[in-house]
Amino acid sequence: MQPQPLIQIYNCLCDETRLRMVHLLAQSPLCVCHLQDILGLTQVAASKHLAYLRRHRLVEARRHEQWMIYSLPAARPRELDWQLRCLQDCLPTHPVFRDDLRRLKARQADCCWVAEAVGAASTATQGSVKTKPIKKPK
Amino acid sequence: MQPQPLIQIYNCLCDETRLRMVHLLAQSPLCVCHLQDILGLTQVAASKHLAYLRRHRLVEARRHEQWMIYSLPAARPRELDWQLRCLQDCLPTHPVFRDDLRRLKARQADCCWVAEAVGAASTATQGSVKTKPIKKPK
DNA sequence: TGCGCATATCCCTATACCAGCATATTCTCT
DNA sequence: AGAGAATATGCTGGTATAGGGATATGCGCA
Repeated sequence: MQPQPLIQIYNCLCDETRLRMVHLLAQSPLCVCHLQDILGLTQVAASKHLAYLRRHRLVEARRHEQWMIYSLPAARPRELDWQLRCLQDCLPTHPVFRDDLRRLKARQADCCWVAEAVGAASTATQGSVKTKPIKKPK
Repeated sequence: MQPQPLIQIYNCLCDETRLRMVHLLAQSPLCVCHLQDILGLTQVAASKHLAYLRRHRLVEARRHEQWMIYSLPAARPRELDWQLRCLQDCLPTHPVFRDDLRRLKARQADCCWVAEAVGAASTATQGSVKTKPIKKPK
């Protein structure tokens, strides 16, 4: 959009929940139910924040069967790349984000994408999806 | 504060006025009246946004006679340095910010700090103030 | 076709913040 | 002490957004 891409990005990331979402999506594409699970959100909260991020072009979504898979866009503006590098450098030391990564890795066994991404250390580029996410964990 | 320094920074910079302020202060310390003038703000708007930035530790203020001089803090957290580098890289192409810099340079003649900073290309470290800012330009 | 799951949207309330107006505060100078 | 300049703070109305409950939509399966 017009009002300075950077400002849009800042508006997205100035909310802790959304920051955590982007941080996780920088590791791996994820479906809504996983984000909801890892971040401990209600379905509504997860969906709304993702809609917000999507509306501002920070994430993309594609449907896979009954699941919506969210991921960082393949082609990113320079502004966003700066932020991703910043997150990479600044967040790992903070407990909240460390724990998020721990929980993400714990899903490896349950979910093909997470396994792919975490295991293969692929940097969240959107590989084609091969199998299904876990059933929504309660 | 606690809630993740990065989030604080994002909250500060997600407002265009504050982003422009930080962008200018990255070039040179400035008094309120100069910021007000360059950005075309009311006195109240300038003061409030500066108070917000100050409350969140993105800027420091010191009094010099009757003027308050705002500047970036000498010791900056890594999070803030990332953003300053990002601004440096992403903003100059955008008209709004280019014009701000133009107006800043135009004040060179009128104001010792601007002259110092812009002229000597000192990077907004807080040198000791030697003379006065211009009388508030109308 | 009908059901269940995953996700999105609508409606409502509470909160944060911006902008402007009026007023208070802090200096400096006389 | 008094005046005036520079800056800060209180109050108010308006807007954006978070969060929750209920409901709607899209898709796969029996």
